[in-house]
Amino acid sequence: MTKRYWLMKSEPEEFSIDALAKVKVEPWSGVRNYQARNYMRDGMRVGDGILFYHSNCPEPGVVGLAEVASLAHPDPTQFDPRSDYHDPASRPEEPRWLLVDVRFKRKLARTITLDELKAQADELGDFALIRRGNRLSVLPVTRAQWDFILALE
DNA sequence: GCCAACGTTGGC
DNA sequence: GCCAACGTTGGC
Repeated sequence: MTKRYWLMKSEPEEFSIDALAKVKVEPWSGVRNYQARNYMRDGMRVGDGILFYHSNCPEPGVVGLAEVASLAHPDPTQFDPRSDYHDPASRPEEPRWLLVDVRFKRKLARTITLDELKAQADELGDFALIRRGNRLSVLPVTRAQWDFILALE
């Protein structure tokens, strides 16, 4: 089966690439967007490549590599009333939100910044990350984009 | 099913 | 902290 590639955003103040390096595997809780959920549920398979992206920070960009470590399964935080991600409308017998486990691979030698990626828009082709107004936190990356971005490292 | 109001994301 | 973009909610 062909390996697929993804980009996943995280705010470094919430959960950084260094935090992932420390714990090794992290359940990617808190995704509350249907399109992002559908990518995890319908698209992701164990072993797929992940570009780890820092958002909402001084230098937004790709900072590391990870891989999909599990198929999608229910996100327990949706049922936890004390969690920021609690969703009272979701029922355990029919969970609305899913997550995958994400395994650390390596940190990049440097940050491939959003600015750089925007500057290379022609070479990257259609890429959800640099589309105007993009807010998706989980998005697909083509093999060509993956190779191109890593060649910038 | 439309759409105004509202909430969130995320770059700057 | 501002605000553009966009998703969701809920009244009608």
